[in-house]
Amino acid sequence: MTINDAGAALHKRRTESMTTLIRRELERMVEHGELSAGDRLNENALAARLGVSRGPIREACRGLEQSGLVTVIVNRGVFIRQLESREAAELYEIRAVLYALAGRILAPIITAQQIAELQQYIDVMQSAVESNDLNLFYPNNLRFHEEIVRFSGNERLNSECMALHREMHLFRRRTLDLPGRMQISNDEHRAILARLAAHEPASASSELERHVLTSREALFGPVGHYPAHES
Amino acid sequence: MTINDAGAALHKRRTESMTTLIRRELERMVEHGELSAGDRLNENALAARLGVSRGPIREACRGLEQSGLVTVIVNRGVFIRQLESREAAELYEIRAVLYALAGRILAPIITAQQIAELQQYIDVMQSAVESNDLNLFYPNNLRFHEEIVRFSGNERLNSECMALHREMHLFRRRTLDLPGRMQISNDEHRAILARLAAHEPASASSELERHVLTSREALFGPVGHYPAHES
DNA sequence: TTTTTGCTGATTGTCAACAATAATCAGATC
DNA sequence: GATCTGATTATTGTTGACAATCAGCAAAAA
Repeated sequence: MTINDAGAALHKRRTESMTTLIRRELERMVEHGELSAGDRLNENALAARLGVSRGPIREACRGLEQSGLVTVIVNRGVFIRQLESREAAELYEIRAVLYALAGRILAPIITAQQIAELQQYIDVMQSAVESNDLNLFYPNNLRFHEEIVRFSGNERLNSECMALHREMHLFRRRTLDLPGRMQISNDEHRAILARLAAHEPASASSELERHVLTSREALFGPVGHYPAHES
Repeated sequence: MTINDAGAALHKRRTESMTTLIRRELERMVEHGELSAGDRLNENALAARLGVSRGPIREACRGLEQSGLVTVIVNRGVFIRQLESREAAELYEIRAVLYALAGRILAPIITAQQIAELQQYIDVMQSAVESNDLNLFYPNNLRFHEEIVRFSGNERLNSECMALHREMHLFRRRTLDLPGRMQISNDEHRAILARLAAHEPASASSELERHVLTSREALFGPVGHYPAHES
């Protein structure tokens, strides 16, 4: 055993808890559709599957509860949360103003390099539109939005938007599925980028807000209007 | 034992977990200043004090971690989170647009009764200003804002604003402490209510946003400007 | 005196066992 | 067959024990 080997072995301490690793894995599974709204998380089964005890599973689930990804019902179990239409409608409204804020902060300070990067996403999305490839469009759409928020420099806004996005996975209906929706969406991306590149905070802000609200309106109607509670 | 007594005894089942009760108690302690930023939560001491085992304490802390109220450092413990200036500045920006959204939704639909209720808070705050009583001003200030968001009808916006408010307790500096600040704040409350009562969504929205951002600017400067990271 | 090393105790992370609760199943009754 | 009742099983909530890690302190070395 060399000195480097000894160093590696000595450093094999707990740098992340099982709880954290499990929480992240469950988040990933929600994002990737391996867990769907309404699914039940069985502590015993998960513990057996991951080769750990139930304690860290429970701890991870209490974290996910506060993230809004699961619903914990006492004595009955943990369920992947089902986002009702009303909740989704409310979330869209919040997302709209948060993205608008990102645009408002970014527009005065956006760099030529950032503009070029965002343009690349738009170009990829355009080819996805032309080949009708939602699997190509979707990740680039997401990255386009994420980059705008990241460029704004408000880190909390970034994490908030990502959490809201993760939560939107719990809602069943999607607007990009609608016919022609990808093209409309990408046209809107172009308008957003044009306003950002022109360093116009107010119009960049309102283009971004409108972009999100267009989706909301397609599903639920105008701001302030909430679908009835589902049974 | 009468039939009512038997019913009560039979219903003495677990309707809320210790985990939930503990989490709420810790949240209350943060809100009431009984726990301050940087304080360490000792699992054993808390468990002894509350007469429970460490398991539910740990679970509660994992929830609070995701709420942003505590920082969990592996193998070292749980600390009430310290909100740095930069983080607070970012939070103010987000709060501003969320309150603005509430105003925009509420202005077209606000009722005379709601207006009267909000006016009552303003009146109480005015007497608090005149007797220089921050302890009277502060809760009414909070309720004024909470009511606006609640009246908007967007429940998620309501819970989001409350969570952000709770998180602001982790930041040490306050603007209402500044001389003359209460009077300025209440003047702004009046302007907000006037715009809401006039059913003007755009100006109600911008009065609310400005109200929050005035505090931010007093502490950190204009939107998009972030204080340097503290050591 | 200052710095380094080693030990001890405190605390955290995980595990397995027990108690409580809800869901499911089987049998009885209508 | 449909409904009700009681028993059983599965699962969740909590507890206490053990292992791992870190912080603090005392002693040794420079």
